Amino acid sequence: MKNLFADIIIANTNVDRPFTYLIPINLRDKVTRGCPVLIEFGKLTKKGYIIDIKEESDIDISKLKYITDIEKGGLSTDENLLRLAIWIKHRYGVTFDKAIATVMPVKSGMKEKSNNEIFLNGEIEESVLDELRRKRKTAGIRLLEELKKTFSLPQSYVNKELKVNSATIKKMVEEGYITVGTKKVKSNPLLPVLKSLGVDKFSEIQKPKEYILNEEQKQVTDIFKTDFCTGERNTYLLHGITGSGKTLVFINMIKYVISNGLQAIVLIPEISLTYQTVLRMVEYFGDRVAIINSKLSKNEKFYQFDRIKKDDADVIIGPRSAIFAPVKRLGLIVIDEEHDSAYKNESVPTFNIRDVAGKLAKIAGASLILASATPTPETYNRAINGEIKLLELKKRAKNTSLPKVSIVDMRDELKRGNRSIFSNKLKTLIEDRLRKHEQVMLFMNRRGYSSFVSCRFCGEAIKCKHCDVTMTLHNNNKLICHYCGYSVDLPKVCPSCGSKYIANFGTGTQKLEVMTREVFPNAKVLRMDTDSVSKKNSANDMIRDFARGDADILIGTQMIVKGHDFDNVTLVGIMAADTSLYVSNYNSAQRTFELLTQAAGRAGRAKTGEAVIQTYKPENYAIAAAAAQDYKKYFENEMAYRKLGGYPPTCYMLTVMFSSIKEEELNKCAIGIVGILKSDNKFKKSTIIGPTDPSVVKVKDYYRKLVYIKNTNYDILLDIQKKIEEGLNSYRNVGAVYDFN
DNA sequence: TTGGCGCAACAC
DNA sequence: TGTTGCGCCAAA
Repeated sequence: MKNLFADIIIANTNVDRPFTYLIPINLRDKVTRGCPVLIEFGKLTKKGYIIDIKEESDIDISKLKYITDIEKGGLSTDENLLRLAIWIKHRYGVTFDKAIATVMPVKSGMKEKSNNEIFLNGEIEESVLDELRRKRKTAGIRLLEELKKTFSLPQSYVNKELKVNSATIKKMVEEGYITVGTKKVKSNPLLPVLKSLGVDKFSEIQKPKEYILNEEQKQVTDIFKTDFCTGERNTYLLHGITGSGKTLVFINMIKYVISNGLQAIVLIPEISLTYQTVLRMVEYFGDRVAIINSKLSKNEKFYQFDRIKKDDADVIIGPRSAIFAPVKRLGLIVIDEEHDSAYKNESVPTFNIRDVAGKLAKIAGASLILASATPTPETYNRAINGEIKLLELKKRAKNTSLPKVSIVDMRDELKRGNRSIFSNKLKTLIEDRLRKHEQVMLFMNRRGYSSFVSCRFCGEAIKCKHCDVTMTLHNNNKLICHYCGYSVDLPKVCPSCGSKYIANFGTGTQKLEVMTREVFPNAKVLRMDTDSVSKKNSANDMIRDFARGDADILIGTQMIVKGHDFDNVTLVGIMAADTSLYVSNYNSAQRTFELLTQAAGRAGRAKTGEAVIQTYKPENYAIAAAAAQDYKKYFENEMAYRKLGGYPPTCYMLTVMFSSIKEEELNKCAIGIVGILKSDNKFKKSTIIGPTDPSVVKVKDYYRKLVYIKNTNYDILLDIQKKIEEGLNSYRNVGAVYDFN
């Protein structure tokens, strides 16, 4: 018989290349690509993953060892995910081991969920019972009489409730009255998920509903269906204004995909995986839904993955990691709220799930839908270039109009002597809603909270001379630019207008709550932010309380603007719209536009509503466009800014974070490596910025330095990464992590 | 990543 | 001349 060889990646090592092993005869028909195995590696027994199986090998056969065994209880990846892992390795410059670990977020878990069950062997005659009574076998009688009623009973019940011990059971089995078997416990697959969201009763879930699409929604859905049935697999941007019913549209697309015998993965930002969303999906798809969420225990996650593997689900819903669910017949991936920053993986490899999903869709031959009211400039740009298909929803579903949005210039309020956190306009409108018994949401933008300095008089934030990026305030009262390292002392007066009303910006939600209670003493106020929802389920409780009308005003951060529809909310106040503008990052305007648009969109879901944006910077394009609810206008400005600054999507950007316990060696290394890169002719066309300080210089005793590298050619960035890795060999104590954008 | 080997410094 | 420590390399 010919030999079979397997190329294997060794787990938990830094050895980033495959090793060839022989496949023993008894494992031949058991091993597959992606299968976890145990092997002897040097003197160690290690776990590895088969990435290839072949009939020939260049390596001298006498050097090869046999695979020891298949890892018991391990989930193997399928062919698609393995190919995705290989792509991730190359695209993000990580080790094979790490790439495979990435596509296997759930590795192993619980044992088979089955309990012992005791069965009655046919009918029991009264004479048999009499015989037993004569022998005074009371325990046996108790058991048989109970079994006569139900035919089978779980052993745990028999032991604990009937107080029949296992010796008696054993005897009864020997005498042929009963059999002990196992019964698969058919627990409801969604119960653990619902529990994690704070619901115990499954009964709250209703029968699947039919929702009728409006004309516009139908048109958009039909485009997708036509493509899909002709075998065309595309990437689509589903761009719909807030309240246009994007969810309904993609649910119908999913239904269509399922009716074609295929499956769908729906990604949502973790924060919007609420009880409401889950209910909604279950309403449509019944228990053919698998739900992953971070609150599930390891076992519960495994259970969901296992269900998917056993083809027990058609729709998989979850955050980022749900993309790696082991589906067999993937037809569609949906990324809801495509713009959300939660889609960026924060640990290495720092991919954006959009890109990974795009690749997986190609590999698996599936379509991809990116849904958002405020798509990222990257995605919208692709739609405009015709790289992906644009599907637009321009009308609100419930026939309500978009909220009327007005901007209040807080500089004017200050000039008129109003130092309150509420502008006159917002105050008047809140009073009006309180009178009408309608509800109000106050959104406090806390992104970038208190880290920058701006002028309360002219609205200007202090920016770096060289970078057009807001400078960050450090404890030593210095302002530092995190892009180039330029630093100045905190000025006493505004550099633009000379006003002394210059301050560390930002007011917290607690302060807002106190002030709200002061100004509106008769209103019932509810505050929702990370502090007040520390308890596991109080977020859901609060949302339900507010939806029920238990409070008049809901105060909160990002949390309250995502995915919750409150029909009685007719006014949204946006406090401190500017804060997120001044995060020193090239996408701060994008974040601001997103947040404001989403927040304003919360108003008037059922009735016509109104939103008030309070800002010190009404002329900023992100704020102005959000107020005008004009995505295109925002997009054009944003692209102009990105082009000017040379930021994505006009080029690719690699952010390298060097870190070391030893500050001096770190500095030497960062400067040294930047020097090597700058003097290399191959990298002449790259823009190299830094080394500079990150917003937090020291984390867990490690000092950090940042270097930014920009190039229109992605491969050059990968070459640069290799070069940096080489360079790092001379600095033992310095490590680097890479973030590609 | 772990383990083994060789080399050099150091102790005896 | 034996012992220890560090750096480097191989692992199938």
